Amino acid sequence: MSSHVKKSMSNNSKTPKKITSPLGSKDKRIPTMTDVAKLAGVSQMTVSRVMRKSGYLSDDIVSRVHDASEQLGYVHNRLAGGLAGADSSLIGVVLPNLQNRVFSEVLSGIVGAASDNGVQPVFGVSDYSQTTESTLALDLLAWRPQGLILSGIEHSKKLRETLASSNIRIAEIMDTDGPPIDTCFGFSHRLAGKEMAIHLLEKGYRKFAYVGSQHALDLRAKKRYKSFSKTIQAEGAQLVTQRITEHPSSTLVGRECTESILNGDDKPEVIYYANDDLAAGGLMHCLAKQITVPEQVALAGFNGLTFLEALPQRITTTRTPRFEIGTAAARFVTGQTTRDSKSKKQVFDVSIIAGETS
Amino acid sequence: MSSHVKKSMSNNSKTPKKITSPLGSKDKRIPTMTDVAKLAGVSQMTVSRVMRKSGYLSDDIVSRVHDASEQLGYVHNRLAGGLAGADSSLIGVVLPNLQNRVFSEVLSGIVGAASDNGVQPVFGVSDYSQTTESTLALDLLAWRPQGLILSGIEHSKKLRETLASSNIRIAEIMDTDGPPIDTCFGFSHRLAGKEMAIHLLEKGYRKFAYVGSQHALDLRAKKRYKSFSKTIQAEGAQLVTQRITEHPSSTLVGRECTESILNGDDKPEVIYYANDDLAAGGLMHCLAKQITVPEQVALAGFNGLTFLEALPQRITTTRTPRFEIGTAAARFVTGQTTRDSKSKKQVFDVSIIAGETS
DNA sequence: TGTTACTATGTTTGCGCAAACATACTATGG
DNA sequence: CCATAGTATGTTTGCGCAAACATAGTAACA
Repeated sequence: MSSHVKKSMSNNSKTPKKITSPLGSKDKRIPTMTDVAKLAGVSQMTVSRVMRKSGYLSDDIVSRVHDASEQLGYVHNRLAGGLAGADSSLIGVVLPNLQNRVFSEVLSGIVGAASDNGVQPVFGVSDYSQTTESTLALDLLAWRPQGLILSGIEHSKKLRETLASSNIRIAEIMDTDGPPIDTCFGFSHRLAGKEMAIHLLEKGYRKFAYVGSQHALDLRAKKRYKSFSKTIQAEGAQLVTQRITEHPSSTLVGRECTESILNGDDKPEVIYYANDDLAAGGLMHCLAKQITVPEQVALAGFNGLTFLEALPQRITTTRTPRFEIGTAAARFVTGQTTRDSKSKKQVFDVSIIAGETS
Repeated sequence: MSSHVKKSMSNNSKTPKKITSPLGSKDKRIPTMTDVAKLAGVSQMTVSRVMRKSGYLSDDIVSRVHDASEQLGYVHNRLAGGLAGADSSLIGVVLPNLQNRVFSEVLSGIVGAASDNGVQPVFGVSDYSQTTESTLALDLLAWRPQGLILSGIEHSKKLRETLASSNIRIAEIMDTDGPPIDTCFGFSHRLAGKEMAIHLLEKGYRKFAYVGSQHALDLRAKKRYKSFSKTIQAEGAQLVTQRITEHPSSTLVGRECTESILNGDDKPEVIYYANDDLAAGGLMHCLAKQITVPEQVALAGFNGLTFLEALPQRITTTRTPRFEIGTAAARFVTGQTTRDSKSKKQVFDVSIIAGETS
């Protein structure tokens, strides 16, 4: 009839709350602003002001409070502060993945911009699952963050609705192909796919192959793929073969898919990879098998990751501003930049890097 | 005479708090547990129990509360919960860097283990600065986290002292060469450097070179370097040359340093790199310049990053369990595992991967 | 049938802080 | 010399929740 859940144990304090010596002994009470205030001979409110550097403060008071605080080992309690005040100085961040360099660079940008503003990110990883993303994002809301950063513009209905009516700033990043909840920061993957198609068509290639991974999950790669193949077909060229695995992308997967394609019957003139990791794997395969690039087969990746610079040949790819997108999104949700009244989309430039593999 | 700081503006509520309709309209009051309780016809405390799945609850009540909560768009306020209760269900994480794959893998492990436990990580990046680390970690304490995860065992004196007397769990990760504040999870870099030295000595190499980066900051790389060079010297071999840049490590830097060494006078038989990125750069240089590896020069890296698997030659390296360390540390600070009364060090195995480059 | 143990709820209270609103003091100018 | 603006502090109050402590109903058993 009823759910049973473990009862929480009662605590074991022997004496009902007793103010003990400030430091050193165990079982000590954690000092509060009031303790600091008493020691410094000021009011609790003054301590609060000193901690937050807000309002008018004489130098004398400031140093007295700092001394007292130091002496007691006082640590500001932001939970209480957030409850009493309005702001929590937290932002929520949900990314699909961290293994992928792209997202750790984005996160780098976010963390950098946030900490410039004294704001800390609380963090979740969705593993490309909309359900997980939704759960995480909703959980993060419980911390009353100033804002939330999500990846992509596809989210569960419930999440979209909750966030839309939440009053906090929402930044959706890495994609602008669709309507954002609040403001999105990124670029058009459709355009990026199309541009690479045009670039390769202009080079004279007509027989294409595609290598991708996690297509069911990585909707942005899928968008590039679709507009890429549409564009080449519109020009009378064709996708002779493709390999799309459900594994997470990696150099190794790229290498294996490339080998499979080049051992197959439908030999392409050029392979378009969903990202640079896969493309680098392709190049490694060609190097190992003495296949000359781009003469025997040309290669193109996506993202412009810096490790490409060290490869024996520069891979043709699309440069994307990942760090900058992270920075802009964090600035936005922390209120360092204002909401653009005209546009809900902040579109960043992407550009083809014409490398030596095409 | 005195510090002036901008006064905060007063708010602009026209009517003194008025309960408006639950959803849809702007300027609405954010619903609280009491609102949910009224709608569900129960007490606030019962709502609290439902939210936290704690205590005894009848199925009827649970669904009524859920319905009411849904209807109002209620979002649990963890700030208040953390203040009233004991636990904050947050952990603090400070890492030196995110660009480095090593730390994003560690973070992956942390995030995974933490979210298994319903705990969210709050996050900071120290950029390898002890001062920044200290500031960040102390700031994170303001959120009353269950625990804190830091990198390495070298920290500012103040941070060590504060944390030691803080009662919360502290995990120091990636290094066990020294006394931890609480418990450390990692491996001995001294041993790792020594083992690679022995491995290479056994292969017969006698003339060594070293390539490193950010030596002043990356104390763990420095430890490997020191014990590596000590070990080879003890065997009568020598470090004929080295390149240590202050740049962050990257494949490109590795490539450049390798070129510089191989163009120099003191030609080594083998180059030991501070990490795999640098080593991969070295291999790239050799590939590009048709230098045969390991005949003309042997190479060894550190970490065992997965992207090595796709390179034309498997690089000799030391495999380190980064993800596992992150997982173990997160489990520890979230209380999923207990503090080991015997040992303050959880030492993980590292193992030499004998590749094709040595 | 009463006693006990369990199950399921409610009531009171205070966590630590910052907003809002005083208050008091100091310079400045007419 | 007083009004005024600016500067520097203090007092009261309540944010939203969960611990602690009731209380009341129900089942189990002698």
